[in-house]
Amino acid sequence: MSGIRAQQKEKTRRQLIDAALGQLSSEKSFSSLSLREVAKEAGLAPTSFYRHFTDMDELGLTLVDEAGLTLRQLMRQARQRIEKGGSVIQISVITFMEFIENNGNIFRLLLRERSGTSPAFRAAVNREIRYFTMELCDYLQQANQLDAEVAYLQANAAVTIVFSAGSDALDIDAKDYGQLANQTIQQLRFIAKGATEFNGRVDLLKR
Amino acid sequence: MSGIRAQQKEKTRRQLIDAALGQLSSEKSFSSLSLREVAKEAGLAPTSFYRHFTDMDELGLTLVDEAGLTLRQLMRQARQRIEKGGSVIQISVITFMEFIENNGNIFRLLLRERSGTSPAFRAAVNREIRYFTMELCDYLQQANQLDAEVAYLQANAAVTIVFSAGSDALDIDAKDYGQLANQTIQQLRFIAKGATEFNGRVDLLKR
DNA sequence: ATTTTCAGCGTACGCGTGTACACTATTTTT
DNA sequence: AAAAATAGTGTACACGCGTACGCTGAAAAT
Repeated sequence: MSGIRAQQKEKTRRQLIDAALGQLSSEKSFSSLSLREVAKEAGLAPTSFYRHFTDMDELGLTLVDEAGLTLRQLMRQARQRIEKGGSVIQISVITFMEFIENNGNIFRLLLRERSGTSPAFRAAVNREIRYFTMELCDYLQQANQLDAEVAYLQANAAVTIVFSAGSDALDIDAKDYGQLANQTIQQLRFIAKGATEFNGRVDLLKR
Repeated sequence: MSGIRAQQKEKTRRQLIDAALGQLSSEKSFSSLSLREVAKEAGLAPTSFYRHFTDMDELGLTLVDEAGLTLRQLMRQARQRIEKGGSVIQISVITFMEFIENNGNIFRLLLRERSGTSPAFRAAVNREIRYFTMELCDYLQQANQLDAEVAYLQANAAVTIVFSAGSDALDIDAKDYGQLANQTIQQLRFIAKGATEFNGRVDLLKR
């Protein structure tokens, strides 16, 4: 039961995942990636792919999971920074922009598959974003004493704004990051202000 | 110079455009559309396609232009409604949601190509969205006496939120439209509130 | 009336694709 | 020690793709 076989299999599986991730770029999306390309990049015969995934879709969903994981690590990182003092909004945006710089292709994967043609992919990406939103929602509710509903609306709007800024960041060059970040920070302040003002006046929200 | 020939050509060109638009759906994106499929749907031999477009890309950019046009018509429609009285935010959101209901596939095209693999497509979509944002910006600046910068930030954030809601709308069923619209309206109020509060205190915006 | 232009067609080619199938070599189970 | 399981290979197939090329018939220009 040494598992020398299972071990090797796991290793090859990783090679496939890494090969797929490695081929993603601004010009190449996951959906335009072929089974053969991935297998070749991983140093495998095309048919060997099937020993690990039934489908390119199955591989893709695995990638989305990885991306979600990376995103959650990012949040932990942001929280650590915040605990050491500093503006929540500012630190969050800066951390997110760093994420884009270092993981552009992973972020592109999420953006693209969110509006892609596979319902399973869309659901997977939306699930990851929902986790992301929910954690922010809890934080806001606790830190700012907000009503559950107001906190959710703020968290949801903030995540939308930040993701959109991330999307913009992918297409501009590094010298403009600062300006984009500042604009985003200010927009998040608008939202935070609005949320605070409307808090306790939830009666204004029609059902 | 009756142009009976040019006339027929224009007609065929439209058939190609309509064929492409007609094939778009939640499961089929423009980038997964082949020249042959489009030509076939338009009742043409594959090679005849080249008499009208050099490329599928060229057709695609034409579609994006059409989509932008539709979007601008939408705005005109919204303005008309507003002039007849009613909350700006509410009417805008409702108009946009109606647009999604009636033009889901066109909106999908914009969403998808905005994060797609072709720089030309991304630029074209972003240009359309910029027009959209700028018109809203002008309106806000005039109607609410806002600083140019605050107005821009508000317009930009608002468009982002509305587009994101539109994206969500594509994947839910009609019975939940109302709730989504209400959430979006409330989020836009947050932003409007924040913009008003920060107006005249632009010094807070670091450069 | 003659010539030129050109939208649309049909044939044909090479290419990359997903995957079925039979085979091998090694690990794991019996 | 023998048998079973299985990760990986190589060959082979049918398919849809973009597009090069030559042709045709009708419209437009001469």
